[in-house]
Amino acid sequence: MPTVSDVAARAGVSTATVSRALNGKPTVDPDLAARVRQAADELGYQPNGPARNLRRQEAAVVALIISDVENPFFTAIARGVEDVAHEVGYSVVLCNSDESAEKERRYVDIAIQERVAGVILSPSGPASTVAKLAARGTAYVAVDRPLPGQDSDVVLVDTRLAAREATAHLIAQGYEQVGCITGPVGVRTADDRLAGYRDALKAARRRSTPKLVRRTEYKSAGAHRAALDLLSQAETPDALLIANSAMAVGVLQALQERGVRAGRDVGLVTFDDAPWAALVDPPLTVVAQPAYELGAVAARLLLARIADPTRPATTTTLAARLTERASSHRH
Amino acid sequence: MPTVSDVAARAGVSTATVSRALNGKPTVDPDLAARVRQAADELGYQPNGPARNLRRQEAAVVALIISDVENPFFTAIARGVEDVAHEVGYSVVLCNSDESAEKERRYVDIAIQERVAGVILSPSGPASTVAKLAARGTAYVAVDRPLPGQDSDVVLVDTRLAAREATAHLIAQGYEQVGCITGPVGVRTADDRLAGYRDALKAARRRSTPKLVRRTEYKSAGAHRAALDLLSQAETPDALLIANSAMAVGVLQALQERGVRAGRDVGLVTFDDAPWAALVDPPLTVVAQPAYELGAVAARLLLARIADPTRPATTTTLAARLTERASSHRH
DNA sequence: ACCGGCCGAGTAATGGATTACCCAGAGGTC
DNA sequence: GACCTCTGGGTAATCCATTACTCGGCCGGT
Repeated sequence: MPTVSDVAARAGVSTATVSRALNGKPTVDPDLAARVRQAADELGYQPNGPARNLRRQEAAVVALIISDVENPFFTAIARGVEDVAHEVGYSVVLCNSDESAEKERRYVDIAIQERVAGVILSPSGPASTVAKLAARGTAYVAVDRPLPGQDSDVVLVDTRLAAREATAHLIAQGYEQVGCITGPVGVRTADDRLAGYRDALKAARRRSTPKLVRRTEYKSAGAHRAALDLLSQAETPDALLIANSAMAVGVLQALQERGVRAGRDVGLVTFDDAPWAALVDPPLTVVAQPAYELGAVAARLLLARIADPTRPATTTTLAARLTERASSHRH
Repeated sequence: MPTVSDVAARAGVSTATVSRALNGKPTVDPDLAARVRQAADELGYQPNGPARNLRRQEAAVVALIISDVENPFFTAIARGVEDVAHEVGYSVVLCNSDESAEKERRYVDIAIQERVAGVILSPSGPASTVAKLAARGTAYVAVDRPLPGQDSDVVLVDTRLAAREATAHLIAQGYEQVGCITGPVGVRTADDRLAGYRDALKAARRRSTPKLVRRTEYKSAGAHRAALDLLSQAETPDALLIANSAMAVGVLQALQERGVRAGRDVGLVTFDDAPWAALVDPPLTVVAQPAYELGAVAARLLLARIADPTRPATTTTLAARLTERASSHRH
């Protein structure tokens, strides 16, 4: 594996000049720079990243820690982050915390150890995990979920309001017993969606009852169980607000198994405009979240903070949009 | 940011002992080791990754370069790779080449520069991209798509056979004009699926005609255009083999727009058992690929190659399974 | 009591790129 | 012609963890 010294020898200059030439420093004679580049090409020289990062005390890499790679919402965020980061020469490495506080902690440690320039994460664990980042002075931005008690940049969706509007829409359509299936206690988006649901009930002077609410992991299987459970009660819901698209899959399966017709017997609104949402029977009314935008904004904030660590922390809240389709229209 | 020296000073030992203690080397007195660990904790010491990697000449990281993060098939592969790699203490960083040879080359360069222990990739670009890896002696494994001319470990799905069986199934169901929408020329899985489709036509003594075949990017939009195009011909297909689930979305949209009833007017089989495939109307017959397994096997091969670089290259081919649902059953 | 061997721990070399610092020489000024 | 300035480029220090090499001291054997 060739090193700067090899390139220097071949080009007949010093290692300092090689480094300066390859990094585009202006204080190098163009002829020499050309000779250096040619020598580097001929040798197939690739700089040693660890050596460079050791010296520079920072890598041109941002880590993106998301809570579920299999959730299209998070992969869309990843696209947004990537596009912005690449524009300015940063690489993005994607880490999947899988909703586990333990894995999240592990990836944060790795990010610190590797001296990445910054971290964007959708927190799965306690705020204390990122306290380490703050302590080290590593720039970070929270996306989708806030970090209570941490004074950091945050990019959120106004999910409580969206949940409220979605629920109000169901009520306006004439559904009487609107239920809600949301994510685990303590996951902020799940709490907020539930709160928005309750807001809407209250505004419509309906009583909210735990009998119509289920909380479970943000996955298909959990929602499937929850839906079966709801359907086996005496008092079954005639409409459901579902907190993400993976859960919608589980709910639709459950309805199918029980012979309950979605949209007719049970109105549905689900978070996330999955590409297939308009294709199921009936087409799903969804709360479309600006996931790509979320990632892009988070990346821009991170870059700004890397450039100026003393910047005051900001909170950006993007709006979600209700897309009405047949699953929430009473026949 | 504390270093080994700081820890050494606090524990009253040498840096060598600190390093040995923290890396669990057996030649350290247990009392000393405990003192070192305590000192490290108290200081919040995190080893400097670049320094460690520089010295070790390798990072305990494997890079996974996939062609599309938004495709569930690839994220399932990622899960498989992660689970296996984490078991043995390796971290996985995910890179999204987005089907671009250019981005793929860039990520391969980064992987080399960062001296990762190995690379797993679903090649989007020419085989020459990975030649660099071979030249440097970095271990790598191709997944989903082979690298022509490269003598490397490969993990594939027998996609040609699967396409043949799927097409044969459509023919057996009585469809007369079976068409095929597949990925771009030169992408091996796309070529193979087309070849399998032709194999089946030939076996059934049918003529295959370009009029029933469309090739486009492996995405929803491309397939949407292709389907509209097929439907506007004089001779329209009465069944379609679709090469992945994103494309299926585009096709289903096109059918909806044209008022063509999926499953009734046009039989459908699509690759990839997306979670929603059973929920659309009619439920989709799919070719289920063992994506998670693909990733897990690739990771195991990579680890084996890291451990023994002289290992002969192997090719593993996994079988796909046809899951029949209503979209391919003639009424 | 003496010696070889072994164990645990310290000293210092090592990895490779960057960059602070320094110097030679070109060009300009009085 | 002496002196100063400026610029391009070289020398060597630096980043920090790991590990080859070395050494003191303890144990057992004779």
